[in-house]
Amino acid sequence: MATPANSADEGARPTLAQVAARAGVSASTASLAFSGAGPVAEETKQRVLAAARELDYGGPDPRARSLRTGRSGIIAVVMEDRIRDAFRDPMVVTMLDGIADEIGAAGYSLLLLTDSLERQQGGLRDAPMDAALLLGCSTDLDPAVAVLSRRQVPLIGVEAQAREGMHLVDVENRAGMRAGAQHLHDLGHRRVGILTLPMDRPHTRGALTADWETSSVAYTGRERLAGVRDVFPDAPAVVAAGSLPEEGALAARTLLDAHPDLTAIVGQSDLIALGAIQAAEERGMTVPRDLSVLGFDGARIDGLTDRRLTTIVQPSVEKGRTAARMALAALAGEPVTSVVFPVELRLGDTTAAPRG
Amino acid sequence: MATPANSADEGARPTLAQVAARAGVSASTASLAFSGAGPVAEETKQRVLAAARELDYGGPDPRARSLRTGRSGIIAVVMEDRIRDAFRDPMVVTMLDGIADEIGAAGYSLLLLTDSLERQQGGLRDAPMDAALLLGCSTDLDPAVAVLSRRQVPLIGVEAQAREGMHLVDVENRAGMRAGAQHLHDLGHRRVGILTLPMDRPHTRGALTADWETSSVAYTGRERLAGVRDVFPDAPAVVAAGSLPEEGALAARTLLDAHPDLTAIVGQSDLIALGAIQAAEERGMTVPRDLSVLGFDGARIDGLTDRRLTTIVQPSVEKGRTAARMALAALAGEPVTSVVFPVELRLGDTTAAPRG
DNA sequence: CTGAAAGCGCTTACAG
DNA sequence: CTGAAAGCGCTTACAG
Repeated sequence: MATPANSADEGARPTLAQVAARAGVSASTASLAFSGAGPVAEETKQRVLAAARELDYGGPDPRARSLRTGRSGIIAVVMEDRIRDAFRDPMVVTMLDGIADEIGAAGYSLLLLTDSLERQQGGLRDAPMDAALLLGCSTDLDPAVAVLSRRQVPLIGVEAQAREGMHLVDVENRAGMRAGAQHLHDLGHRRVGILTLPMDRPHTRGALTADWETSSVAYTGRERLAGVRDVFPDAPAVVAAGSLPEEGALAARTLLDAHPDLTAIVGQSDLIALGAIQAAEERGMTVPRDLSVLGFDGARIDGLTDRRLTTIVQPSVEKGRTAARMALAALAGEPVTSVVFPVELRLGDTTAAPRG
Repeated sequence: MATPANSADEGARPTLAQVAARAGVSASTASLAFSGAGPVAEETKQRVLAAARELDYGGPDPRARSLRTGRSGIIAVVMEDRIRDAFRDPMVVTMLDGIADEIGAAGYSLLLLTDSLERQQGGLRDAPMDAALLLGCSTDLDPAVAVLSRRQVPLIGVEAQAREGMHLVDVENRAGMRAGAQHLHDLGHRRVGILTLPMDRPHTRGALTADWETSSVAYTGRERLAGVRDVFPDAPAVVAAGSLPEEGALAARTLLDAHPDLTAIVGQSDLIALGAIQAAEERGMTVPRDLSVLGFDGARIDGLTDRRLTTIVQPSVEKGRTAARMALAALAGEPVTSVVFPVELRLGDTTAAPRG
């Protein structure tokens, strides 16, 4: 006993037991004083808190608590992409904001994960979590879903293929795109091209072939594609490598090179559509006079452009909030119902009747 | 025993002990088979893995492991702002990307936290974490630092006031801004205004008074301010409510209304500077002919503008990587040294000699 | 209102 | 190479 009896060893975190001992109460009582989960005399409670202060005790260790209670207080958000790419998508960011809001209010914290399983340790396989939200547009969630279901983590998929045991938050991707395409058709367009979201995991760029289309497991991209195809069955499509303006521009160049006679382009996201506008203007076309451009998302893209994009508006914050609430409900043992959010065509200044 | 002996109870996660029993080995051996932390005969290992598959065992429970090992595998990133606002800042996003890369490679996951301590439970106080990175520009980290030090979590501050027990990653905010201001001075500017980052927690907008300046604890903003003041001691400043173009524009309007004779504006971030350009153009000024504008960050702001902003470039990804590596080093018990990154003036097309 | 006891599911010395 | 034992730091019935 070289150290004074009334001070914790240097560097060693004090424990609840030490606090209890110092306060002259049992561990159970000390625990109750912190959690408030049971009746403790106010005076006793103050004694415990004082002892904690004296020992510089930072509160019950979350690791021990979580083993005991079976809860970690963590909800994971699983994304496909590199964080950097994901965060450049306003839809992801607003959704995340809705999620953080909702789970934060419930006392949970947000763990950011990618669905990569390459590494042996860490990530999906090992991170503590009480529930997981699998986020949008992922091209192949199956391995991640397998790992997490085995861990018995409640799963909420946002815009994901339906899967056994996974609750879903979806938006009317197909119907929304159909409405947008119909709007173009009503304006008189007949030669319409499509710029799609990534269709495979490596995010390959290029013209979408029939084979590629059939083999793709990219949920959102396929749904939105189907919506356009409901109106323009043979519309040519080029795949963008991401929901980014520069990718949209790249894909639009490919599309316009191959199909210079297009009078309208449908982008599967607003950022992609924005890139298409850039590409069109580069080659001297005026939007919407020479080319109509339609987006999807209704993103708030301040500073990006002064155009009002004609687009399909989806409630991204609400999507995030709902996904989070579904996770919380699942954790509370309440029944969880999958949800499909409606979308809405919003007319801007980027679509018009074709020339001539 | 109503359930078959060879199946786990419905809904109950199997444990390592059950797997071990089924494989006919001890729990210790089964643990080793999963962790690889000790020698296990290949055949034994396969038997354990087979048993795990049969019981649909998802691997050792992270909660128990983390109590036992004292590690949670989680590194927290603490931000001041709402997630939504933080993510709109390219500096935050790129830094986060560097952080995620580095800690992911080391098998750690990233927990996103705000430094709010309003709620009684959850967040900083209760979330499991092995280390925490406190992220930039925060106006008042003290309460968060207090809570986390008591928990004995190793702390890395990025652009934060030096504090007992916290390692620091900083950039040459003051020297960088001084160089930028000197550049303006060399061009002949004498009437220069400043648009600052938030100076208090509520993110109050408005002209920066001497009192306000003195009482502010916003580290980054104060440093950058000092840099400009080194060259232009009396430059008037207006505080923006965030590092966003619209906030920059708002602040610039206030600044230009009060000081219509300014020939140059220094924004404390690129996004703020961008807003200043917008505001200037709104009132018919041409940049840089009628007004020079200088930024800070060297952010990649694709799509936002086709201007090449004159700015102070800082290595944001590297900042994130370094902060992450420092956390990992601290966890490994290695010595940690604080770092200050140099910055560099990059000339663009938004600064020029004043007219006349 | 308080305390004694059990146990959450692992991993890690240690002995063999 | 394998097993028996201890214990990480809590919380929660339960008894008083």
